[in-house]
Amino acid sequence: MPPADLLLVWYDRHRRTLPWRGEADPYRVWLSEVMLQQTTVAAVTPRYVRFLARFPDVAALAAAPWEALAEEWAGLGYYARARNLHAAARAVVAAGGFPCSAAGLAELPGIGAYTAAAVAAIAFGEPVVPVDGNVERVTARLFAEAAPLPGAKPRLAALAARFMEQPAARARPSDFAQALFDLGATLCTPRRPACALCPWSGHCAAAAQGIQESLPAKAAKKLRPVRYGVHFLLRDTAGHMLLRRRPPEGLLGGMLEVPGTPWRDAAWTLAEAMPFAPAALPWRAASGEARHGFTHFELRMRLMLAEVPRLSDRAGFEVHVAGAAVPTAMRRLLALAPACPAMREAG
DNA sequence: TACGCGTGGCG
DNA sequence: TCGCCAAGCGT
Repeated sequence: MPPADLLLVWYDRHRRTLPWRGEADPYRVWLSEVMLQQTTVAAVTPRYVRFLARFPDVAALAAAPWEALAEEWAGLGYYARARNLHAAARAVVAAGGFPCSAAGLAELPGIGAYTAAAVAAIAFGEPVVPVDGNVERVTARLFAEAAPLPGAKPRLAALAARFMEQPAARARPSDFAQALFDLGATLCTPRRPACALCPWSGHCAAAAQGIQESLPAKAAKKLRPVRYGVHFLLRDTAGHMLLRRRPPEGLLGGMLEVPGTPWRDAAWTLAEAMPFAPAALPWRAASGEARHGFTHFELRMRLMLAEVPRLSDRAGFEVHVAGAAVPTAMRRLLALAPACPAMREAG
């Protein structure tokens, strides 16, 4: 078992400065952990700061309408996180505060085993080891665990949990967790790990065998199918556009989109797509195609354009200004449109 | 267990 | 250009 104190000494010298680092407020720790789920530090940092300025505490978040949260989360991806964040904030306010144990935290929506352990360790000092991708990689290498992910997850979690058997780790659960994150992020990286700088290199079975770059092993991935859609952008001379809100669950759930066809495996002919237009108008095709890669398929969208003098509200649609907060897939689609009519006249 | 669920950066 | 990857969760 690698000594916890070696890692903590390294951490005390090399810890990164991050907006949420050193924070023990459970709201802020929770928010940072949710934002960081499958999302890079670089992407999260500005969004975390902006989010806190808008929703400074759990009461503010709980009181906010969904539309405000959707706007704030637009572009960050995995929108179920935002929906669960909202529901959890309301549960926390109703309960009078955050649960202060990993077990209690794990009952909140959007908080799984990892996030529960991370918040419990960082905000409440509970002696638990949060096991994320970093910790899995570090652990797989330390013990030269050859079994591929995701099957090896339980085994790696059990190995990682044993770090907490050491008094040095139990004395500083928050720092120990974040030290593991930093080790995985800066030295024990997926490619070309910097073993020469690693405080645990002398205790690493993979380094001893020279197999660190091939661990952790991963199961083969499936290929991503292509899907197609045609969308209809209706604008007015004031620069407004007609959007609609997607159903509350599923892909891009609760987020704004440009109206259009469903996304299917075969490309659409214009005649097939036209019944999905929000109005009978002289639609013209924008040039080009927007591509966007989702986790499990690649989307190729074409854009049709039409203008009316003035957009008004109607059932099932919403009028928004140009520049409205939309998911990235929609932002790329909208980029196919030339400048709005009013801008054209002005320019 | 395996899949659905976003996005941006990097080699 | 493209596959891989990032502080996962819910079903």
